Amino acid sequence: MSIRTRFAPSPTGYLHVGGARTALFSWLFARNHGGAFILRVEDTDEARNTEEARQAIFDGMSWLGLDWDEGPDKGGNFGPYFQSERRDIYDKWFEKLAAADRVYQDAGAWRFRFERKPVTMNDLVCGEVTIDYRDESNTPDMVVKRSDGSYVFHFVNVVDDLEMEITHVIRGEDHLMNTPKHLQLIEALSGTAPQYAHIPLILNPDGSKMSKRDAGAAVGDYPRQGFLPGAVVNFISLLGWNPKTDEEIFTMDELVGRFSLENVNRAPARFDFEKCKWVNQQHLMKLGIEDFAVAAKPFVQDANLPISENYTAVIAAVKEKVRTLGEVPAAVDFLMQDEFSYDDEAVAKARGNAAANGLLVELACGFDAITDWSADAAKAVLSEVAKAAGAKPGQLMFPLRVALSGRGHGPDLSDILNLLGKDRCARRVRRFAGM
RNA sequence: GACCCGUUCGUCUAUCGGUUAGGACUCCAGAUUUUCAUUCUGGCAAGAAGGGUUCGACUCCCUUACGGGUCGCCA
Repeated sequence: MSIRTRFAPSPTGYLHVGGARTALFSWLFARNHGGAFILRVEDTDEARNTEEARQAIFDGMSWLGLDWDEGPDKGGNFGPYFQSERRDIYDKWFEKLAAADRVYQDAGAWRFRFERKPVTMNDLVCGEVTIDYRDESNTPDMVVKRSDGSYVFHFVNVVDDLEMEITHVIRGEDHLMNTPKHLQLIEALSGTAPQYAHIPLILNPDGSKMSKRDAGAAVGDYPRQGFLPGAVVNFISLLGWNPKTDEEIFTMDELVGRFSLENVNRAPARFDFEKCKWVNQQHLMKLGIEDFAVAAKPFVQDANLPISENYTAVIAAVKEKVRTLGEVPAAVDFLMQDEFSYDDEAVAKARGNAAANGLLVELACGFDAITDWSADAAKAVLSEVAKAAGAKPGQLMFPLRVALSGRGHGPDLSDILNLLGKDRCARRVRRFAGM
């Protein structure tokens, strides 16, 4: 029997990291076992569903690389994959419940009559959990069909998992208490229950529940900030799951090969955006220069920086120095245009060396005299100027860096000298000396 | 409130009765780079508390505390 998992979002909001990770674990589990991953849209709440949300969820999954084998835009033998189009199927299954005398009307709605007994589930992550349904106050009969004739989540969710022959339901821990309800429903429907795996929730850094507006919550924000999908997948996979190795950086294929539900934790994890950026940096560093340049281009263009013919060389100078592609424009602006700001702290530090500052004009003149410009030639001049004044070349390095870039951090000084060229270097040193 | 699940460095985690409790992010220091960063090396930092069980407990059991989840004609 081949494995079938599903992700069943309801289109009432954007895709957040918690949902994305649930989808990821389901996807990884299916891929790891050579099974099928199904996408089913649970749009039974007409009042709250929106097309924007549906699109955002699909876009988010596509961006993350979580492709589905069956579902909207894809088809499959168990469609339709929108619950709003499965009305007839639900009516049919509801009849089974009614025929078995397991439902009764209450204020116009239909309630499912629970069997009053202890119900035990064997969760793949949480282990054996028993809920005592003899305690009616804690487990009142639930509504399965509303007074307006529509069906509620519990019913359609169970029916569809049965209909679509889902073998493993991987979902958030917030559904743990729903599982015995679903098990009762499945039993009443004479169905075969899938295996359940409830994964712990993702919390904010302060331990509160992660929700909208929290940093890193919306998957849709990641592409805009310059994260690589593989990096985001890598990072969230490590929240609540561990690969049993000290390695932390993995490609999608490596994650697929290593994933297993046994290694999923039971405790909720907090979201550390700093580490997420670090993981992204690691993935960025694995990119080739060309790929990195292509990936960074939209960000450079959005910042209205001019793309010159030495674009790739400029970008290469900051590769491995940025954590996200979104940081690229601010890192290369001074290499692409003459307008850039000076960092007060860096300037103050550069000015702190009075001797070196006095040599700046001399250095600019030395640059002028170079006929065949190169970083080495420029450094040779810098060395001469410094030595002539009885100073160490190293003392001039930092002021020169600040004069050329306006900041204390940046690419290797040689890269800066090469990329800017003679005229710009001389001009900027003079400008800085006169400031 | 009731019912569930959980609790190892600040954070993500390893350990599945015997370890100097390991790794990573962050932070700090040193080395290297004639410059900042990178890189490298080193360092700071943890078993919620109290009882058991055991020759021996972070690992097993109980209690308490704390955190999270669920108690809808939302999903």
